[in-house]
This record gives sequence, C-alpha cells and structure tokens, in this order.
Amino acid sequence: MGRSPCCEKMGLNRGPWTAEEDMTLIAHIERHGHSNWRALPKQAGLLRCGKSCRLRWINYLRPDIKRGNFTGEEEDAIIQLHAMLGNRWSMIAARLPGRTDNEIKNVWHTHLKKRLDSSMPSAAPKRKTKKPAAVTTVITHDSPTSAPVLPEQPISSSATNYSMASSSLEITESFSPDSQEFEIDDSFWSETLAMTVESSGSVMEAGDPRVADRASMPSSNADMDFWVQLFMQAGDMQNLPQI
DNA sequence: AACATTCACAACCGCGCAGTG
DNA sequence: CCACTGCGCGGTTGTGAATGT
Repeated sequence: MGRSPCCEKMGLNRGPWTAEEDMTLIAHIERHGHSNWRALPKQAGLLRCGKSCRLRWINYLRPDIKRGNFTGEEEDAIIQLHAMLGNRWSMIAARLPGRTDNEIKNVWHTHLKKRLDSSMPSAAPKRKTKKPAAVTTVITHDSPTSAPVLPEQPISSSATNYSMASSSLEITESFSPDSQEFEIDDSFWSETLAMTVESSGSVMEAGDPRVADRASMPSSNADMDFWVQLFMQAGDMQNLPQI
C-alpha cells in the first residue's frame, strides 16, 4: 500500500547517539515538546529520523527514567505481569514507574527468561557483577538548568499511566502463571490497567493529573492495594460468563 | 596475556492501529 | 469508504564490556 518509509535514510545519522545529538534533542523537547516526531528532527536540526528521536527520548533521555539495576521486586513484578500479559511490554512498563518497555524487554530476554526456564530460584547467573547501566552520554536531569520540565506535555501514552511501583508478590499464591485455566479479555486489562487506585480506594483515571504525581511515588501500601484489587478482579473474571 | 565466549543493552526494523482528509 | 500519514509496539540485531579458559 505505497507506505512511505518512516524516514529518508539518505544523509541521516544512524547508530549510537552522540552527546551533542542528545543535548540537541533534549533542548528542543524542553522548548517545544514533541507533538510531531516526524517533524522534530528537522526543527531541531538533527540528522535523525523522527522514529529514532522518539526512541532515544523514550528509552534514554526522558527525565523520569530510572537508570540502573532492576530490584528483585521489580523483576518479580515483571515476571508476574508477563505471566498475565504476555509480551505486552508497554503495558508492563506502564506499571513500573521509570522503566521503559525496551529496558524491560531486555531484562526479560537476558535473565528473567532464563531464570524461569531453569525454574531454579537459586540458579545464579554466570556473571557475578552486573556492569553499571551503560552510559554513552551522561545527561544530568538533576541540573536545574537542563531538566526538561514538560508538565503539559505527555511523555507517552503508556508512560503517563504510571500508577504503581513494583510490589512484593505474595499475591502469587492466588494466581498460577502456568495455569491456562482462565483467559482475560484484553478489554479487561485495558480498562483495569488504565486506572490507578488511590490508597483511599478512589479511582483515578489515566488522564487525571494526580496520576503524574503518583508516578514519582515510591512503592507503598497503596501499590499493594492496587494489586490486591487487581487480582481480585481477575479472580472474579473466572466466574463471569464468556462474552 | 591473549583469545573465545557470554552477556547486557542501545538501537533498528517492520508491522499494525488510529486518526485525518 | 478509502488512501494516506504518523505513532507505538514487539521482535531482532549489533556492538562493546565482562568473564572464562
């Protein structure tokens, strides 16, 4: 269907981003946001395609990205979520504040998958030390002058839905990942996961500005409440007639 | 010390979906 | 309704670093 390529490859840079490119992209998004990825590189004077800019921003330059090793809780959460959602990395990422789908996908393919395959909790990875998060460019968003603050600019549709940090997973007992006993319709997840639950029990819609505040909240009892409610709903689904 | 192997992760690719004229 | 565009997602690859022999 005559689909044009995402960008003309002619004369555009590819491969690893340079510090200058990073700074240019950050500066441009700080000033103008990223309403149009396709037009962004031209406007910013970058020799990159919009897709590449978007990927770089979402996976690396975003100010709210949490760099560094995944905690055990985060890994457990990924395993649980993957058992429920499958390879819906963006949805999984939406439940792990500061983590990107790409990062989660990488972690899954590198060690979590192997960990499950071996089904040996004590199966230690060959590497004893994990190298620090690779940093080709040191961008300090802590700097008051460089921190991109885009309050009215959604970072991404999935990222704005952050609602919880990883939770501990005693809930596991009520759910068997290996069991195919029940299937949950996608609409359930899109509706359920699009909501966040405050500790008070009230529900926030994804678009609620309060959600953004929660994105920076540490793991808390509210998160556990979220999971308890979520799994309870999932359990209830089993008793519902198939639609 | 040198080479081989494995790992981690950034980046690319292509497809599908939603929005728009 | 159709064609087209832009975006987002998931799969895959490339490469440098770490580790083993």
